[in-house]
Amino acid sequence: MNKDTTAPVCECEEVHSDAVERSRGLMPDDVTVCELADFFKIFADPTRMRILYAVESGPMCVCDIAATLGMTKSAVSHQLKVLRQSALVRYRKSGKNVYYELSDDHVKDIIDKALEHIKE
Amino acid sequence: MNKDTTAPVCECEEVHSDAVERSRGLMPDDVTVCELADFFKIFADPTRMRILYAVESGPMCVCDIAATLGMTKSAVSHQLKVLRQSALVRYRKSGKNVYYELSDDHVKDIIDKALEHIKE
DNA sequence: TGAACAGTTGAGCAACCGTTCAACTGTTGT
DNA sequence: ACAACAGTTGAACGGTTGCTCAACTGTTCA
Repeated sequence: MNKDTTAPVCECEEVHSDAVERSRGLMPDDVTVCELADFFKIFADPTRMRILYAVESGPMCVCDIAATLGMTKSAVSHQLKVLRQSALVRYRKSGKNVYYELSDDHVKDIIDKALEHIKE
Repeated sequence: MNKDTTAPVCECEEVHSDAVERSRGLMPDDVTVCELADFFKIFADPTRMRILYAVESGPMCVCDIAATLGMTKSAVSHQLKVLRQSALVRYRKSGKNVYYELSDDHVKDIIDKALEHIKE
């Protein structure tokens, strides 16, 4: 009856089985948990964080972002791909340039919330 | 005069030097950026996310957390160390057991904010 | 048409990270 | 004192990830 999972489980489960039951009930499904972790993963890199700050104040081309960060266009482009795929930035092509900007203010809200927590 | 950074910089900086200047002005210092990235890194793992959800509803011992997640105590303990070091959880020793819980509601706020963004 | 430049992409490499395993500490009960 | 168990820890491994490099696409301009 306690063999509900295939993973190894320590033997003291019976001690606080009520706590385990309650906790299991409130646990979001695996998909949601992984989506959450993946979402935070995007912010979990200094380069991507700097890019988000760079494009926060208005559209910027890859070249200018690279100049701002003091990094190669390639490195920036790789990270912009991540931000694009997660829809955190949107872009507009104009001649030879591609201008990136934040897709919505929701992103800034989350960063500000974290900043608030860090600065106590 | 443009040799402000030691890192390689692409040559089109002059094209939108005003955008670069403005962007550089709004960029937080390196320490803050890295602190932000490190903070998000804590949430960027499914196991740690599950642990945070597990201890959200009240104090739980390592054994029960492990049972809830279907993982070994060792794996859970390693991740609890990360959460402890970043002060996201606090703990209380009681005999053979160690009870963990969220250190404050701020953590839950940030996760909820992210959840809100994911669920559109 | 071809040079020059913005940007993207894939392979490769080095560093990082999460789990496993085994050994350990410390507490409880006999 | 000793067995049993909760929890921690360090080494080792396998997978992930961010940057570099080189090659590529596409646009502009002469």
